[in-house]
Amino acid sequence: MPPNTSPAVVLERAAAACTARGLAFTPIRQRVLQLLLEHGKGLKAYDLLALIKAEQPGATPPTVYRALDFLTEHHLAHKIERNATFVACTQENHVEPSLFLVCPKCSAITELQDRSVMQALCRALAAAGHQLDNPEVEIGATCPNCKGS
Amino acid sequence: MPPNTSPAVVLERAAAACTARGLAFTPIRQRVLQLLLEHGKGLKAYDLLALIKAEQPGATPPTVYRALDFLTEHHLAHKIERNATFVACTQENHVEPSLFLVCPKCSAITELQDRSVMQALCRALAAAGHQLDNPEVEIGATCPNCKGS
DNA sequence: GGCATGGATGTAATGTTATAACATCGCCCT
DNA sequence: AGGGCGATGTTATAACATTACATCCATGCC
Ligand SMILES: [Zn+2]
Ligand SMILES: [Zn+2]
Ligand SMILES: [Zn+2]
Ligand SMILES: [Zn+2]
Repeated sequence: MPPNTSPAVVLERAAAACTARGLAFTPIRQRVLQLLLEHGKGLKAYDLLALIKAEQPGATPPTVYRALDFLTEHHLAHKIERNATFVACTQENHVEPSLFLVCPKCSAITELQDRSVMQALCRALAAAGHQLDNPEVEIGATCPNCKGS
Repeated sequence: MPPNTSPAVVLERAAAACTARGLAFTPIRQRVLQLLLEHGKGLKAYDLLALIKAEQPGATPPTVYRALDFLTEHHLAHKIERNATFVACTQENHVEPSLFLVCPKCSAITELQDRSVMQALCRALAAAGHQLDNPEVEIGATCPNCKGS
């Protein structure tokens, strides 16, 4: 895992990925991803909206939800369901299933890929007659910073 | 696992558990759990509210949210975050972490306990410096019924 | 050029999910 | 009787998300 990849680099990669796939990486989408990256911790849609509004007073909920739809659809960002926040994807090229560790104390989010967990998971699912579908799994897990307290 | 334990039995067990723990299993709480059990598939808070309202016209959102808070707090029901539904707990005595398999097609929910998955999970978390906190893990997984389609 | 096409955005309204705040009731205890 | 306290009633509002339709603009085709 690249430790602390800078926002600028991730943005570059995202732009490249969009070009490669024939997707329009428009200013709004870019800006939303950038805000997510700069923030680091995951943002609520309406916080994002407030930030966008500061630069673009006409922005409304659809403005930001559309950008978020685009980003999540193409795995450039992810939605954390349990607290309705959005976070930039930290994987170089997100195709495999990810675990999202969500700290209940500080809401920090860590994206993690772990083969052995996914294997165990798939085995258990198969035993129950199910089949893994959504590659995004949220886990409540206290982060290193909050572990002591 | 008890196959298809009847609502009545689960209600009995819930009542007993509350008595044992000195908790008030009031009519509203009972009724909400019963509705969840009868429905089987998980209900939205406002659907539940509509059902309650039919018998008790004065019911309002807090009426049902309070009952749900109680039930989830004491593990008699669970909230499925990804689609904001609530489901009755199917475990005889829910203390260990559970996996919740949520079918993306039909929204059916299966509660599953699996030691090996949880072990793999805890190991991966520990390696990342985290610590499992929330014992409830949602997984998107196509259910046996929907697997063919 | 004229003009259909389709994706992206603007705009207004609304739908859905959840909580805050405060009043009241009923029960247990003294 | 009076106090404490958990449960409930009641009103309002906060927070999260979508629908629906108008407009714009780049692209490709006649
Ligand atoms: Zn990712
Ligand atoms: Zn933390
Ligand atoms: Zn359970
Ligand atoms: Zn299904």
